[in-house]
Amino acid sequence: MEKKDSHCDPREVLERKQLARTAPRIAILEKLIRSDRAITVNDLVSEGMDMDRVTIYRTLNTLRDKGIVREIPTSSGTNYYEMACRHNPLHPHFYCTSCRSMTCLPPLAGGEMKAWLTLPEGLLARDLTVSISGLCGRCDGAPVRKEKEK
Amino acid sequence: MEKKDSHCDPREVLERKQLARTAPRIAILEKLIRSDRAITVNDLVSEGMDMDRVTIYRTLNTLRDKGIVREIPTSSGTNYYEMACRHNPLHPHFYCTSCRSMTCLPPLAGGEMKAWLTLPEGLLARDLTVSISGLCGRCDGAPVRKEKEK
DNA sequence: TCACGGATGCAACTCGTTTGCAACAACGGG
DNA sequence: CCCGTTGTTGCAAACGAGTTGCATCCGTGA
Repeated sequence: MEKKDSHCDPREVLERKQLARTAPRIAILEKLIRSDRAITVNDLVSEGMDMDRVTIYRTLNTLRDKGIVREIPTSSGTNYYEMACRHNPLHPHFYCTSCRSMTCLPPLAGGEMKAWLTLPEGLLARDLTVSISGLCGRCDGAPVRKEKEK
Repeated sequence: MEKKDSHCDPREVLERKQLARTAPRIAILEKLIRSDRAITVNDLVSEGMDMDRVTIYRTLNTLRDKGIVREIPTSSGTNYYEMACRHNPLHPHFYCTSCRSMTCLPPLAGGEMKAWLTLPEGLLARDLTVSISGLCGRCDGAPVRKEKEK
């Protein structure tokens, strides 16, 4: 399982996306690739990542912008991150609003919504949210950074 | 369209859920019922809601806990809210990461995922997130409020 | 090996949301 | 209809995730 697959090698991932192979990026990617679940910035910090929090935030944003990682928002305001490669296909996530834990659910079989609502034993669903993010017509191409919304 | 439907009357909604019919709650519900899109706390404030922000936050949390409104998280940390009644069936949302606007997409036809990815003209999807929130096995029943996650 | 441009670290900050507490008001019993 | 209980509101302060400015550092390509 520790195969030298190009999609599992931080350096190759970075090179393919034309990103500098720096120590922080490699370390974060290694952690993300090894993890079997989506993780937060705090997870990275508390597991001995010896770097500034800001670096983690910036790195994750870069990886997200390049399509290397998926960003999963939660109602608590904490974002979770996971690898976005073919080894980790799109799947629903279950977020416990009480203990604030994030669980990956099995990938979609055929994309039927019903299957998504068939939850593993013990999980009690309160809400299903499908959110698609990207750029709307007005913003296509030119990102507007800090514009106050009316 | 301004029908005296029980699902569209703030007072009846509150009574059915055994919540006190206070002015702030009625005002917020009225706004949510009238709105054709999901809105934020800032939307409520900037549209002349004459009450403390804290009251809005607490009210929305209460309505969410009672299943009256749906809470839609975004990666920017801002939550959006919309009515969760049969007049407003479950539907995907499109969030522009640039201008931070939220758009409601047509309800699911048959629940097929493919249909969700057929976006209206102009929208450029970067990521699809399916998140189911609720209570996990450990938390079933007893909400743990402020426990630090490891 | 060198210079350049992008990446990092630090400090300070923004912003959405929560919490503690005192004042207040909705609601059911008398 | 009034009154006490209980839940709700307002205010101030705090919290926590994430961002920004700037000086320094270091990968990268020549």
